[in-house]
Amino acid sequence: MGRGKMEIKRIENANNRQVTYSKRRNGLIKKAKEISVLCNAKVSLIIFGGSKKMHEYCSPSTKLTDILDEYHRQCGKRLWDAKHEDLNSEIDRMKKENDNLQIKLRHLNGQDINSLNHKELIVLEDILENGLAFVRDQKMEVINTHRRNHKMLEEENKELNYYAQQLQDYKSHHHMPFTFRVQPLQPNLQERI
Amino acid sequence: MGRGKMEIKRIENANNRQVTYSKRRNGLIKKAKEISVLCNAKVSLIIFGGSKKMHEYCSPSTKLTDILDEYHRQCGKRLWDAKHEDLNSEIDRMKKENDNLQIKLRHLNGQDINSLNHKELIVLEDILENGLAFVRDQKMEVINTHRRNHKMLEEENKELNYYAQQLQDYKSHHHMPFTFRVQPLQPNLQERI
DNA sequence: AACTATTTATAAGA
DNA sequence: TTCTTATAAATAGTT
Repeated sequence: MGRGKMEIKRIENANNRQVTYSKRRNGLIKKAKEISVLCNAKVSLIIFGGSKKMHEYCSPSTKLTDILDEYHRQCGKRLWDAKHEDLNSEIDRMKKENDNLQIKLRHLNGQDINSLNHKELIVLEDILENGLAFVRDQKMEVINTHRRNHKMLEEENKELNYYAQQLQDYKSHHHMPFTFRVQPLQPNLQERI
Repeated sequence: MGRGKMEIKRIENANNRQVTYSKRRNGLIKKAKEISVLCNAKVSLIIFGGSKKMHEYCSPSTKLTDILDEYHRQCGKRLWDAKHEDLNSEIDRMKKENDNLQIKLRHLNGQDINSLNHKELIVLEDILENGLAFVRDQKMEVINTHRRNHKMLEEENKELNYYAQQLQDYKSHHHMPFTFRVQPLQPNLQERI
């Protein structure tokens, strides 16, 4: 396009080549912009000329990484390093494990158990009964511990009351240069359960 | 270019857009080829249109990875770091979720419940009782279904035996040109639970 | 998918 | 580089 037909082959004159490169690069980027606007296309264009300086175009509101992700998905060609792959497979692995746990959890909650057979239901029942036994034991444990604490506090309280009484008695027979109060211990036990 | 000046803005008519996309995509790829040949340039061009099908051009004897490596070197934009960052945070998120599920699961199994308080134990107990009720219901359901099947098979069996007997009777009074056996149905019901 | 009137891109020259 | 311009190429609308 221009003055005379051009053959598409390497331009040997370095100067001409550079000029043509510069012009055509601009043209290419312009066209890339146009198609992305006109047709709502996602375009990534990266160009290196002889000067090694890079030029780039990427359609607006698109990230090169997104385009490369999509590229990866469609071609399956390996573009990124092993680390990236590892992270992806790690995520897949965890997702699977997560799903598994979710299913187990739902089963233990009695959900989605229609498809289970008799044997599986018995296993599930055993687990639940076993868990329930442990939980009830622990509940008793907590209650007993609490009872013990309560008892200890009561005894402590009794003792303190005794000292308080003694002090009172002492005060009623002697002159005291100052006064102080003994506050018997009375925590709200209910809160501590 | 064509019949009338075009404004560079999104083509609203989906059909026209697709046609224009197709034409311009070819044009763009052709120009990319030309610049890479004429000017000895390295070009990577990736295009996605509305159909999500990808088209690509990469200058000959060049690999996309090489171009991206060079891109990396020149822009300094850490193309993958952001991606890695995302993947890592995704992994962290899943790990947390996973741990949570594991803990819940262990609690439902009656493990690691020493640190739970009375209220939490009651909630846990409720869940277990509820789950157990569902599982037991389902177990009964399975057993009942099985009983029904069993009964049906028994009746079928009775019927078949009746026919077999009739056949026997018939055979004892008439000449039969050939013999055949009637095998009464007797499945192993235990297996079907 | 082919045609064609126009617009656009650009090679060469200044 | 940039501008100019003759010409090749691309392509929008049509068939």
